[in-house]
Amino acid sequence: MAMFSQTAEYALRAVVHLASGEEESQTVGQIAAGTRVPAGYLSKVLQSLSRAGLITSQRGIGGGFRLVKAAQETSLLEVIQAVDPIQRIRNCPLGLDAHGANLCPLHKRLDDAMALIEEQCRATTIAELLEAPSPRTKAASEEKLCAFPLTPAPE
Amino acid sequence: MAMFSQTAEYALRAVVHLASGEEESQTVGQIAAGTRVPAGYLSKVLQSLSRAGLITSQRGIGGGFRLVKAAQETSLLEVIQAVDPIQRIRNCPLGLDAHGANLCPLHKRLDDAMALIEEQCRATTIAELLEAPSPRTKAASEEKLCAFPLTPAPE
DNA sequence: TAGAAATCGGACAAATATGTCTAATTAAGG
DNA sequence: CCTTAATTAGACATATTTGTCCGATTTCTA
Repeated sequence: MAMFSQTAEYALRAVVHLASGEEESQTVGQIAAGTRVPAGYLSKVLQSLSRAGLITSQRGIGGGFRLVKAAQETSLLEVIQAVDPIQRIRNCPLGLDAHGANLCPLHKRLDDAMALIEEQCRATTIAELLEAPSPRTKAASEEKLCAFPLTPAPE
Repeated sequence: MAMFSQTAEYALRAVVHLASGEEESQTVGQIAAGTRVPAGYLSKVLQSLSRAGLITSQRGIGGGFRLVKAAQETSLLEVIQAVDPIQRIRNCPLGLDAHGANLCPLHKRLDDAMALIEEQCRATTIAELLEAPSPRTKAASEEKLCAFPLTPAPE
């Protein structure tokens, strides 16, 4: 069970990449190279983000995509909701309307779990993702290791 | 984003149904009717649960499926892992082997979220799901409202 | 105003998840 | 020993997600 869709994963990579880059504006090709997302598909994901108002696009020479808000003001949840919204369980999937808005214990638990995820994602900003890889390493503070400093390609 | 696959949902319904029924052993048809899961597909899901050792099957007249362990001793997680295992993120999906077991901050957060889910599911037993619909209602204690007391069909 | 660089939109293709059906096998009971 | 009721295994069908491609449009620059 993948828990996060490819589409959401790609959208998050793209936004992190945009937030980390020196360049204000980046083309699909640049973002694709920097995040290892298939360019054609990425293009669609970026369009979704654009329609949702998280990024803006500029056609033509010198164009590309850039963030609308600062990385500190954009949450993971916003990105996810823009491309592949988390579906909360609102009423019993079995159709037991016997208990109206009350869920079966099973679906109550499942929905609680989703609420947790939602909350975690709401509480995390893109800016928090621009630091070094892991809290476990101490040598990592030497150099900016993440927000995707990609070597050419793995094959 | 569905967060839990149909397959996992169906497996959980089936196990809850088995745990709640008076009958020890139930056929695919009975479980399908009691959970509103397509019988053909349910059959496969039950086979997965059987291979995983959570339920046993008996062919022929009087046969069917029954739980191996008591409902108090089976967790949501076991059921989910049996049919559609939660995939934790073990190494950076971008292929940044620069930081070995350390994840990018992005994937660290996503994996943390999945760890939360895993923990919730591990801590919840099937037995806990056999009670009345919601903690918010007080009138609900009158009668066993859940573990799926299905009326014929919604259409 | 022409050409180049970019997004936009939609058609199409491939992969995966979900669902259906049927023949084979097993077991109980007359 | 035959019939009936059940799982099992696999082929097939459909739906959804993911990925590719290309022509149309916009925009900058010379």
